[in-house]
Amino acid sequence: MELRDLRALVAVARSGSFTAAAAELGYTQSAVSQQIAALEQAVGQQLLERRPVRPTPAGRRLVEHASRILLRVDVARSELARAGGVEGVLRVDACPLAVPAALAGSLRQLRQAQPALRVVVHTTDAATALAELAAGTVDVALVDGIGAPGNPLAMAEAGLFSSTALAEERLVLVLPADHPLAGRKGLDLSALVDAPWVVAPRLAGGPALPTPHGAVTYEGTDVVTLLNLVASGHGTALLPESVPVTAAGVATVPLRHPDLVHRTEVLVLREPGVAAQALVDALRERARLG
Amino acid sequence: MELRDLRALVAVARSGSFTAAAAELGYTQSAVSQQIAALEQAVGQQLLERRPVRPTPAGRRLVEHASRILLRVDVARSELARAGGVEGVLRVDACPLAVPAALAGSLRQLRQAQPALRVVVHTTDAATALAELAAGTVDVALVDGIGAPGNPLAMAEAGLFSSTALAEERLVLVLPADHPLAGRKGLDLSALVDAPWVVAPRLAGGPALPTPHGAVTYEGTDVVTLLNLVASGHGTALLPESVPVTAAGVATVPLRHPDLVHRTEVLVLREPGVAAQALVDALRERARLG
DNA sequence: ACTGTTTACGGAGACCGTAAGTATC
DNA sequence: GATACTTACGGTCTCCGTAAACAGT
Repeated sequence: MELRDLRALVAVARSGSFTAAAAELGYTQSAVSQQIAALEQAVGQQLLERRPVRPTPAGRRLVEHASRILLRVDVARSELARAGGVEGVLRVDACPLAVPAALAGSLRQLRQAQPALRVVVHTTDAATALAELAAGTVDVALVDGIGAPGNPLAMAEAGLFSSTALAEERLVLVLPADHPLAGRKGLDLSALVDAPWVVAPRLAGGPALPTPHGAVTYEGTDVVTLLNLVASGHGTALLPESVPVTAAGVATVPLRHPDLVHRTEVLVLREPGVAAQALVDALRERARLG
Repeated sequence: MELRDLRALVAVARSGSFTAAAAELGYTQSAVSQQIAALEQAVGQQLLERRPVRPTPAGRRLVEHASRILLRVDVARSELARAGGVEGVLRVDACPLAVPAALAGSLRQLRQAQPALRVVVHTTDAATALAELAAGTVDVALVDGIGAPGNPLAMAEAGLFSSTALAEERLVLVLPADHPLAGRKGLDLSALVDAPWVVAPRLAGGPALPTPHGAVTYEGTDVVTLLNLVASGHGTALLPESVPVTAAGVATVPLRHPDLVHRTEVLVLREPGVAAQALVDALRERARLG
């Protein structure tokens, strides 16, 4: 069981194809097939079903571990690689709902202090942001998710990154305007336990709950599209209260649930570069003020 | 950078010797030397200083990551290996201060339910207990440490193990009887910030604070010895209040610090065996009662 | 029939052990 | 000078690619 085999397993499980995984890793299909075979022999059980290619329960388990292992390997490499590197560009990944107005101001403040610094911002989902931060592709990740107040997001391993909380805000339920509960002043989740949901994993950040049954999944990152799905009756959605919800056909009701908030954090590698640290400091400063 | 190399690095860093690491890993010194050389070339910088053998800052960093990576590899292997295994023996690791009276009762209860079950209990330190739990050498680990109330111990990665809190209790400072502060009703840590400490890493569980300057380190697990060290003026110590402190020459003062408690947890692999789960259930039940 | 995974086989190269070399205590 | 790490070198075995066989769709 070596890292190379785990990489192959994860790639195959993600892509659902030996061929695609091989292309991604720079091997031939044959090599990947042999790596998987070796891994299955090493652990003494089948990890993938073929045709269609899909992980077995044991395979899922190992994929879960392997993903975290490989993430940490990337982090280790990035930390060692960036030692002594000079930085003329600051790359930032931000989740769509993790871009508070503070970001713009903090960036302006940062560029005034360091005019020569180039800044590149991308929006992605949290998983991608973590992977890119670990790989060293970006220097700062702004991620969000739903969790308990005061507790860090259970993103990846504790201690992999240095994380700073920027904001915690209440959640609102987004309902079709003609929904019977649309007029309420507040709702508990239990009132909607059997209702259909519109799940937007790339918008919601951390998956707070396992996907409810009968859910519509929206893979995009556009809030308006999500609202349209809600308005047309596909289900209800959950958003932080600061998102301006002004689409026709939807209503919002504050979520009454003491243990669930929307939380935004900024993540950097431990011992980040000076520019990355400066941005974190600026963001933290603004978070304290606002 | 493969797991084999990381194993070599960790073994050399721990033992401080290529020769000892090689013996431990089943290689020749030469092989380990080559593995380290390959690793240093891969990361592009020196990881160990030689004569004496000691990790460089970059090496320390990588050792930290590698330890967690290897721990998770062990966990993954154990989880996959135990699938379908039958268990006639339940092996338990317990830290010295994490053996509440409840353990004895829970074990009795367990053996009444499963008379054929053999139970083996060892006491170790937390790091060893985690490593053995990960390696599958033991089925249950009872660990303790100092942390914030209500929060899980920051032992290893979050989610590596399934953990259940058993107890949280206040801490007491143990002082020499003639210490000027020995008569107080309660003390804050700030009163002792510059005082000498007797640090007992194998008794204290998680290292709450970095080792203070001028500290005496006691590597054993015997409370009486620790108390004797305190009584003879080597410094102060911190213990959970349930430990009976009845040695001559020492005094105890409750610690007034809202964010520090002594916490005991029971850890098992996710999806533990039936016997391990039964013990966890029994312990949790008793914890709820008492 | 075609797409995609497995198996067969051969060559290049990684990896470890033996042994000689070298530096430090 | 002894201990301990490094380097040199050779053999073995792993590992990957090419190519053929095989299995679903």
